[in-house]
Amino acid sequence: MPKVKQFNKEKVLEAASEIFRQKGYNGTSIDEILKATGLSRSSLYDSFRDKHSLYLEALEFYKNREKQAYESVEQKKLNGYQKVEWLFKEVVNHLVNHPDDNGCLMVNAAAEMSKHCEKTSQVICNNKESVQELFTNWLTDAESVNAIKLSKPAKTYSPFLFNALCGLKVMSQSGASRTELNNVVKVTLDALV
Amino acid sequence: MPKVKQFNKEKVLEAASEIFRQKGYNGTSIDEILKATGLSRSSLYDSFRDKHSLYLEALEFYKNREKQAYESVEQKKLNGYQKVEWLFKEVVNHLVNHPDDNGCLMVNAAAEMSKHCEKTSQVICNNKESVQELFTNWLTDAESVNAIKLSKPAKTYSPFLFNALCGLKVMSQSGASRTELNNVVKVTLDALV
DNA sequence: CCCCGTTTGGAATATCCGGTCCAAACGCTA
DNA sequence: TAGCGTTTGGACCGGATATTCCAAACGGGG
Repeated sequence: MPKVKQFNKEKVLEAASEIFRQKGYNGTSIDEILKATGLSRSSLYDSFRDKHSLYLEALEFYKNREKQAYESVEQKKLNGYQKVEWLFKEVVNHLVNHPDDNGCLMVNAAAEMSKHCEKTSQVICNNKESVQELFTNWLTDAESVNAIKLSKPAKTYSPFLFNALCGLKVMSQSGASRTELNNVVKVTLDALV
Repeated sequence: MPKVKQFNKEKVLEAASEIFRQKGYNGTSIDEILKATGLSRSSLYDSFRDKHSLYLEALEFYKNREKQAYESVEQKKLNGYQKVEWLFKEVVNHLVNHPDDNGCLMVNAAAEMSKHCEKTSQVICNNKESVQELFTNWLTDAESVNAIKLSKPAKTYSPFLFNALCGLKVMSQSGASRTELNNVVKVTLDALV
């Protein structure tokens, strides 16, 4: 075997976050991780210390990838309100187009791990803050171009939007139809204007 | 030992749903269940078949208890809108007063199990339908007494409200403050008037 | 008051889990 | 091309897991 690592850390974290998302932390065995990532047992423990550390790295990876996806809207020529609209429709589309996917790793981790692991809790909290900040910026922009008129400060609405986003991910795990998810988005967006 | 059962099934399911809520299905061992419920190993397997069947019974128990709590508002002399308001404030109060609690068993089950167990999925879906129906009734009543004026049919709003409710339970697992939760409720309720 | 039927404690079991370890495989450097 | 250092496959380990099983404990019916 070579002197240089034979695996790509990005790919490994991608695969790890995927299997943790599907089966949770406690529901995923080391053997399953090895199969999913293609790693050998030695490499996993050598490069990631242990299962729990890998989980945290996978969480961080997932968080960054999601944030990157959310921020990709910045390249589009849209005002803040349209960005919010785009994000929600994107999420709903993804949820209904991948019905076998086990929801969102961030939400699943909040449910399974946040009260039992301080570090997990920090990643989750950090994610919440960062997405809410994105929302606040978008809403502020939307107000400044008169796309919407908020009756309260923009910062009041970002927890509301993040809350709705979390809700959607649970709803789709609870058998909600495309129609119901669309209704949620419609009423949520209407609450801004 | 006696000829008649020495444990109370209600109490057992109460304790079981509590520990499953705290630690999830995969995170809870039989030994922990025995300690939490006070059951002996034999009694558990004799009366509940196995861990998975006990989980399903605990889910069902939790669902009914929650529904009962929600419906307890019917005894108060409130119009439909005030009932929605009461429920949301009650939920937020519970969340902030029990910060060490691991959220909601229904939400946690949706995240951990819904895609891996058809029966779990059914209980969760059933819960969603039943709570949404409650919301629809309350909104219809609120409209009939002119407490609110909805721009769309009442049934459009019940997924929105259920979505917000699920969101709150995830938010509180994500380190949201009382203020943020209150903001969520405020904006959510404002979306109805 | 005795005995049958049920309950129950706990030993036993087979499987699975996360993690360690070592020797073989291999490539870079000199 | 030789050998050193790293990576890696896979055997191995101790402990935990869910479940089974049996004999002892016990109470109600006769």
